[in-house]
Amino acid sequence: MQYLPGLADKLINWYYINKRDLPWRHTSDPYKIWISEIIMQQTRVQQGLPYYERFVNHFPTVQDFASASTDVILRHWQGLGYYSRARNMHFASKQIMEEYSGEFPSSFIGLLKLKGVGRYTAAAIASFAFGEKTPVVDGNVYRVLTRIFGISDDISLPSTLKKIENIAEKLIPVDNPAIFNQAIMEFGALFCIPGKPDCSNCIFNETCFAFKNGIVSQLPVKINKVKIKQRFFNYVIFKDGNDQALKQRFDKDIWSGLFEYYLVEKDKILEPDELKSELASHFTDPIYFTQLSETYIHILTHQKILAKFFVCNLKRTEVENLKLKFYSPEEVENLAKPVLLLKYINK
DNA sequence: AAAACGGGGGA
DNA sequence: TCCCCAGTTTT
Repeated sequence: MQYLPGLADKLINWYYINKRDLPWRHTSDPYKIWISEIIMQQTRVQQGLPYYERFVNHFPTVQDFASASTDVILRHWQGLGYYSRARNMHFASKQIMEEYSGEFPSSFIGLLKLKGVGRYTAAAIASFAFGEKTPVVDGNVYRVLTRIFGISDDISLPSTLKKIENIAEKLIPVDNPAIFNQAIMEFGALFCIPGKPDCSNCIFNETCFAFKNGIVSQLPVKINKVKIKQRFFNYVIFKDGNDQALKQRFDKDIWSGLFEYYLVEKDKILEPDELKSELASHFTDPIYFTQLSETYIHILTHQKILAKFFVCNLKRTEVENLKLKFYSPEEVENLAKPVLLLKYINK
């Protein structure tokens, strides 16, 4: 493997000319950089931007963050997905308060000990906030380096991460690791994009292995074998006046920590009579549905959820036996809920 | 090593 | 539809 001389300089020059103006690029506060990096995991900048603003405004310091409740943090995270990120962040903020006296660990190795901080995020914070020479490898870096160097290993393999990290390690300049890391990611995000990049105008088109060999569109190689499974959620909304009954999810499943209505998950969307039969054993009073929704289709990365909402009037005490709690409309608004429920509620 | 984990936007 | 996004944790 031969390393292109001047690659880092070209990348950095390109970056200074083409970079986006993003708020977390104006700070060296490890706390704010941490917030931005966790939010941006598996998330587009456009989607994450308003969440970043919200979090740094509501929780200006790691102390503020650690003092908040997980439920409040989840409520701010609502709609962003991968909710374990928010739960892990809360855990990590308490690690920082209790084990590091409120100061962020200032090295790659130290940062790795924080919950929710893996190799990418530790390298990002270590370089951006502390100037450590630790190469970041994210989806952008995979794409840029597999193309330039013609690496056709499956990028879902851990061994490939090591390989890419080793290359990046040799490229990253000792005098400017942070800008190099920003630059290579920005280059992947804006220029060396998935699909059809504008290779004829690329600063590396003289040397890029993939371009010279006509395999740009085939790199990086990713074997994805995720099978989408269908699920059927029959939601029962127990109402008492304007109050609604909800319950918090804690399973090893999607939406852990979020609130939802009483869920009857079956292998299909039930007819009202079928759902009544399911519910009958829990109650002594007869069950009536006062309102039925359409069937909602909610797509996740590896699940397709069909959901229908059945509004039901029953005595409060009967419902509370099901470990549901009643909330006023204002309280419901302040609970973190899956987007699927928001779609129904806002209709 | 493989699976699980959300939601959105672009092509 | 399919792809994939400033990835990490759990199994």
